Amino acid sequence: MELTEARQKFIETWGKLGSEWGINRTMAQIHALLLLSPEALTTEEIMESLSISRGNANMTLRDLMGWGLIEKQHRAGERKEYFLADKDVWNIARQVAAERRKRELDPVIKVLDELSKVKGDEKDPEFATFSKSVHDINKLAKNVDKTLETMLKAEENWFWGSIFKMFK
Amino acid sequence: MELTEARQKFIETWGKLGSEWGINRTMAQIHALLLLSPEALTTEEIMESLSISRGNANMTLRDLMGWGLIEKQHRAGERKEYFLADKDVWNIARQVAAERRKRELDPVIKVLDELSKVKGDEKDPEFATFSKSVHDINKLAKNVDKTLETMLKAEENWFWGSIFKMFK
DNA sequence: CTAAACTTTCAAAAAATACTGAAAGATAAA
DNA sequence: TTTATCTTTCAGTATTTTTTGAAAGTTTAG
Repeated sequence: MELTEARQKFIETWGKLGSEWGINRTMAQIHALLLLSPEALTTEEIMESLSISRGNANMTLRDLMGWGLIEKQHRAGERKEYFLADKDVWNIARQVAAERRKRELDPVIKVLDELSKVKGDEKDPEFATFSKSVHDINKLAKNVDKTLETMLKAEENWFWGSIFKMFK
Repeated sequence: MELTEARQKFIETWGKLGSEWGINRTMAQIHALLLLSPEALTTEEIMESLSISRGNANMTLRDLMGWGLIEKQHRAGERKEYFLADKDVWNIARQVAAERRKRELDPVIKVLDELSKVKGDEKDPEFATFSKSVHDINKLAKNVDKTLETMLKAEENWFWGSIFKMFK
């Protein structure tokens, strides 16, 4: 396979995976493109590369900065902005984990905590089943939360090392 | 909060979380409804509870069976089918992890392996960057894969016990 | 066999989501 | 101040995803 074709395949695959996980395709593709780019790119170059509109490119680049995955660069004597992706895959993983935790997991835990407080008659099967499901899911969510918290602070090698030792 | 209101909130929250993670809202909601139901429910009851059409209910129930999250029950002397959710949250987590691994992670790893084989000039920054990103992501993906594999075989208490010991 | 009870299918409609492009808004150099 | 360059916004459009509902299919009882 040619490098050009391979880069294309990478961008496409990343886009597909993203959309399966609730991340919009363009966002995943711009990120992929920047991951493959040694140099920072301009909005113009990104539009061109992926055949997308200026509006789409602009909004998505903004989003990617919001996820902490890319950064804006300025060059002396130039007005236009350049975008560069963090290439450290462990950083990327942590960044995504941190954001999804904050945006999605934390709110759910908040609701589950509320629902845990609902009182009722343990003899009522409807209540008993509700109670058990909420309680168990809450426990799972909190275990995931604690694990993420620790992962966010960890070094990559130490992290996987410990995991594989644990599961040896 | 009332039990009825709380059940509603649970179903709604589960639906929202699902859709943020690429799982269709109806699917997450039917699953939530069944998680709260002590008894197995008929298609009719599910349609009624969630105000959805027969077609939607039927297809989504089929999907949920495909994910291994619910099962069909038959009752002596009755024609209609009843649906029951597995209430064991650890089983659910493993089931979802197993399916997503099979459906999404495995195919991506296959592509990354292919892309890893692409040869080129290490002096070419385009190639070097491509090569590094593909290599690093592939490594991460394989670590996740191995970890999932082990998780799938593990008992809940042992699993979290080991995790928290490791991170103490 | 026929009818009743139930399930499945799928084309069409609706809803949700993503994208475009042109106009308005900034900023900086002339 | 004016002009040129670049960025942002957002109403309208397009695309994708989900849902509906009616018709066709299946199974069992009589």
